Amino acid sequence: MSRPPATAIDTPAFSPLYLQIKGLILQGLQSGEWKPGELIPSEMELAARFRVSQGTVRKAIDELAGENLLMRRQGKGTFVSTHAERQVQYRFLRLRPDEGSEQAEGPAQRQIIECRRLRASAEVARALSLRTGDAVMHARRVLSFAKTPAILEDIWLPGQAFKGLTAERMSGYNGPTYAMFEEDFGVRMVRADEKLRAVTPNEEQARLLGISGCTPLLSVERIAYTYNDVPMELRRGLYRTDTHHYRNTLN
Amino acid sequence: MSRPPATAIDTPAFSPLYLQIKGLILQGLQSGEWKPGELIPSEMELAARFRVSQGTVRKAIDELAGENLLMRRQGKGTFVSTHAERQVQYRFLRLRPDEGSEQAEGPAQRQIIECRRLRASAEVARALSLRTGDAVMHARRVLSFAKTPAILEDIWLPGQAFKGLTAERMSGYNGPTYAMFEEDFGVRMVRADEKLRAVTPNEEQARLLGISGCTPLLSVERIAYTYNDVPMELRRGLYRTDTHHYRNTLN
DNA sequence: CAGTGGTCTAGACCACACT
DNA sequence: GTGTGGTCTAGACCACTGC
Repeated sequence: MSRPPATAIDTPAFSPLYLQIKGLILQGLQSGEWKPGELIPSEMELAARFRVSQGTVRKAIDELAGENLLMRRQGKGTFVSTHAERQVQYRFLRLRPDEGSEQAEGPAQRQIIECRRLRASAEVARALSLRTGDAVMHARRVLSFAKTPAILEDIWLPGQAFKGLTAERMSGYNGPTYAMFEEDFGVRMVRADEKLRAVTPNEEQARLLGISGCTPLLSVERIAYTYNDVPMELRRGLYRTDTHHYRNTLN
Repeated sequence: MSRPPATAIDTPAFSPLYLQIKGLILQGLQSGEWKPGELIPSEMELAARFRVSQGTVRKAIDELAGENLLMRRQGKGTFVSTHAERQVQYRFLRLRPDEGSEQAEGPAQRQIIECRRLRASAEVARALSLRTGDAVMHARRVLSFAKTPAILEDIWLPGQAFKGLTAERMSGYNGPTYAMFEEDFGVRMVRADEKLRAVTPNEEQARLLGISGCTPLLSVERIAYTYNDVPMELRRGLYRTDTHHYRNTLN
């Protein structure tokens, strides 16, 4: 493992060894060499493969674990993270029932309103780094907590990667939708950006959520990314916040 | 630095050396031995003081830096974090102007509506771990971006720690309010939890923000904590989200 | 130049899981 | 017991800052 040559002009471009190793491990994750839930080689093995010390591999894995791409388990090994794990299920869902109300974790019910292939609008195309008119999958659904509708969601996905997505699969899969994306399409969502706004629902939206039109809703626009900051999902959610709230922690 | 004795019953209670060191450094921060913005001793010095290797101190500092309690600067040293730093100013403010509109960072204007000492309601007391009726400071203010009112905020602070807070100081201080809290009261906010909801403003709220009563607003209830998870501020904000949005990143 | 944090190594030992 | 990740050490050298 050699350092990159220092260029004469300007660029510092100094990349420590452990970051190069981190990149190599990332490649293995992107390429599918190690799939979500699988065990990756031990630190010693990776150190031997890359011809560096265990400590250097360790630092690379530390960073990847910090970004939730890998999961370390003492005595067992290091695993590729997955949305299917019990412990981190619904990691991206910040809506929580208000205190006092006893409610189960995670959406108890998913009702798929529609799921079809269509052409990307300019807006959707921009969010997904596609061109206007490219094929995209679109789904609309209602998520309920304890039988009460709480979220109305529109989801857009790149048509190429998500060819074959059906309403049946979306409603039938038992577990987080992002876990289904891993299983069926080999797409792992790694990070997401959200923009929140308070909005007034239109008639159709109010009807689907079973509320009056004057209840304000929390609009959550999310772009989810796979490895390498490639956007793979646009999601527009309307959250009921009269019985629930959106929880956030600032560090 | 000795490990805690293993108790016969149950408790694993194994605490690695670097966590003990981290606790000792934290004590120095809480006690005010090193104040916000100041330089703490070098890794080698701390290693000598605590009779451990540099690597152990390094790991302790790594964690504290990861929690934004310390800031490392290569070649210079390790500093106690502060809300006064240019780079991390308004770290807890997630409201951003929508794209397209050119607006400056941070509130351009602060208008203090009121600032007085009063007795804690049951609700406020619970949030701040006080007893109902204890003295608290309360302030109400409007924050404007580019001369447009965007945030109406109510702030409650423990009366004991914030004795002497005045409207003049709140409006006159040039910089983040949390930086002023550090300077004047020695209270550093380290972490915060927020609960978000979409709400309809009442008449007074709409008037103060200069909007019509049917514009839904984003309600942000924040509890901010100092070292050791001690709650030191309750803040209720109403954010305009027709020209701005609340930005969040999910990992 | 000296002093700081940042990287890298090699080796020892500990805690944990499985067999 | 064996193999995994987790901790701790000691020493070397690199990159950055400021004198």
